[in-house]
Amino acid sequence: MPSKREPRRYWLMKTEPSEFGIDDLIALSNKTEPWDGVRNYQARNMMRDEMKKGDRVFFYHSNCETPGIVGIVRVVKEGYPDPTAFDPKDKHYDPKSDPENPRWYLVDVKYERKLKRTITLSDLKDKAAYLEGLALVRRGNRLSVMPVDERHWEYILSLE
DNA sequence: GCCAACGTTGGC
DNA sequence: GCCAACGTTGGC
Repeated sequence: MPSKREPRRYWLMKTEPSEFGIDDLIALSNKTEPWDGVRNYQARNMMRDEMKKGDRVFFYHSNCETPGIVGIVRVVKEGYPDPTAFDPKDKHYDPKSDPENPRWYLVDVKYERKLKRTITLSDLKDKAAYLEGLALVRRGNRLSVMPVDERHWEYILSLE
């Protein structure tokens, strides 16, 4: 009987290195971080419903000197309610998120590796012809969590 | 620091 | 349900 091949899923997540960059992730003893604080419904839906354990994620540095993909992380815990939404002292507190009916969800990601070099946003824009449909290079895109097609994933890694 | 693009809010 | 006002994102 042919074995059923698990669909491999790929994503990209943005973070500001001045807040939490890849070196901050590496410095953690378990190299694992709950991706809390996301307050966007599209991103929420992906973390809550679609991201699966083992999925791989491009780790993207935004709002910095050289925006780009700096590494790869892996989903190690699937969607669960974002506890920071319930904490009045937290920067991302949302009084409308009820623990009985949570509004915000997150996943945990674990460090896998750094890229040999940063694949910059500028690199990706130069290769736009090969990356048609990639949300990151669509005009005005502001999503902080987005899917990446397998063909785009492979192509981007070939630029490393 | 600027500002375009976008999501959310709230008055009506 | 419309849409103007507002706040945020994020490249430059």
